[in-house]
Amino acid sequence: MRKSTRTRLIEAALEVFGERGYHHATIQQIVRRADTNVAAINYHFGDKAQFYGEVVSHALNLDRDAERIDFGDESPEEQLRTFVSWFLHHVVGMHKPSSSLEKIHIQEMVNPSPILDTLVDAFIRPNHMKLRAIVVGLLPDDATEQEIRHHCFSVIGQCLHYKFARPVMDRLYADIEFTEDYVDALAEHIANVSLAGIRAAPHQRLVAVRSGRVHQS
Amino acid sequence: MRKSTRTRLIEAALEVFGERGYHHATIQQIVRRADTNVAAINYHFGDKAQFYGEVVSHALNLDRDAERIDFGDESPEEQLRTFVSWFLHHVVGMHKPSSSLEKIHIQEMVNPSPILDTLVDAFIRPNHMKLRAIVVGLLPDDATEQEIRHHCFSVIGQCLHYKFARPVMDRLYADIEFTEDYVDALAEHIANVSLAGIRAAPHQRLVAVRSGRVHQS
DNA sequence: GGCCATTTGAAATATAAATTAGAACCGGGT
DNA sequence: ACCCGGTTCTAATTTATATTTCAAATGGCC
Repeated sequence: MRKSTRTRLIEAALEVFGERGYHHATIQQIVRRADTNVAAINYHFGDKAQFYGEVVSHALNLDRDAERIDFGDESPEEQLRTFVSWFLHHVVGMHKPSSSLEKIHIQEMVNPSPILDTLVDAFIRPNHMKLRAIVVGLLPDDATEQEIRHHCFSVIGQCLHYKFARPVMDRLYADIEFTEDYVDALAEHIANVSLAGIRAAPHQRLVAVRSGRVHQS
Repeated sequence: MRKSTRTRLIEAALEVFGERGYHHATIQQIVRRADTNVAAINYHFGDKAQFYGEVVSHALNLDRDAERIDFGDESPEEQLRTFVSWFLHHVVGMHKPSSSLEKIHIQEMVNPSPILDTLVDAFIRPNHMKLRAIVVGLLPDDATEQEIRHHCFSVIGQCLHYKFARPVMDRLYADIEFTEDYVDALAEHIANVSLAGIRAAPHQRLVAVRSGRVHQS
């Protein structure tokens, strides 16, 4: 049996909002994908803004239920590799049921709507904290708050670049293709760089103080 | 004496297009900032699209004339530090006369317009190649094409993150302030991580082949 | 069959911006 | 002083896109 219109709308909207963001997504696109008509949204949800709210909280629930990323008893290093791979696949993955929340997260970064506050609290911060815990586990105990943050941002920044810079990358290098395997290789690269950076940090601090210049230890 | 309307328009547009991108920038905003009226644009430039073209090529000329980033006889390592600092300041710097091209470059990444091809050829690719040359100088001779690219993207990705993720960062940590000094510190961090990543790469390759796992050398 | 929730298509409304027309302005030249 | 070209201005027009509403139609259920 066919899913209810309401459900189809939410599912379609999840995709469309993820692809185009709140402002650029049009009701037309959503209802076409849900195979119904424009009036349906106003009937079921009032208006576009309320609808978006419902869609996001639906996605948040989905996420709560979904298999949470779980590290078992991996070493911090393995945890970082797992995290990067997970994040990168969600971010650049072209497979449809990739985390809708990741997509919306990215859209909200570029083009924040009032929902961003909710999203940060319910989704982004928890994930950030997960990464942060891993990074803390890898850094020496005397690492500063700033170092911790910056390493987190380095990890995320490297990943997101493959989302944001795609139009430019395609023009710089015509031969890039984001297959599953290639994304795995990317994830490995990013984890390697990040781990090297994290390990190097304290050494550099010591050497820098002595010589005023940074050397590889 | 007051600059010509034409000139004021181009200069105002440089800012506005840099802040909001081609699509979101409105003629209103531009002419208000140039202290003239909407009809001026059509009188001087025909329509918005042609106008944007003129603005971008004006910016490209500006850039050609501007003090090009120059490395003198720095070591590759110093060159990377210089490059990162230069790029990051342009990207997150709030000082007005920061490279308008950087701003437009970023806008075009998020929201490509037909001008992106021109921009890549005349601006982005040259800069990318400059970074690439530095990275090649740092990597061992047998580095693969992919490694080179990925290290470049890691550098740029880390920098751009501080542009794109600002709305989220501000919510995660209320106390971040992008002063000149802080940006310097960020640049140092990014350069450190990148250099560590670049240096670690070949070692990891060797070790990985032997043991199937990556260790710090 | 009649009722209610739902669905529909078409029209109305909003909004927002780009574009244009024509009047006004201004400074230089006669 | 006046005319004239190029320029600037105001106000209207056009274009375009999207959201919202309305009244009619549908279809399952009692």
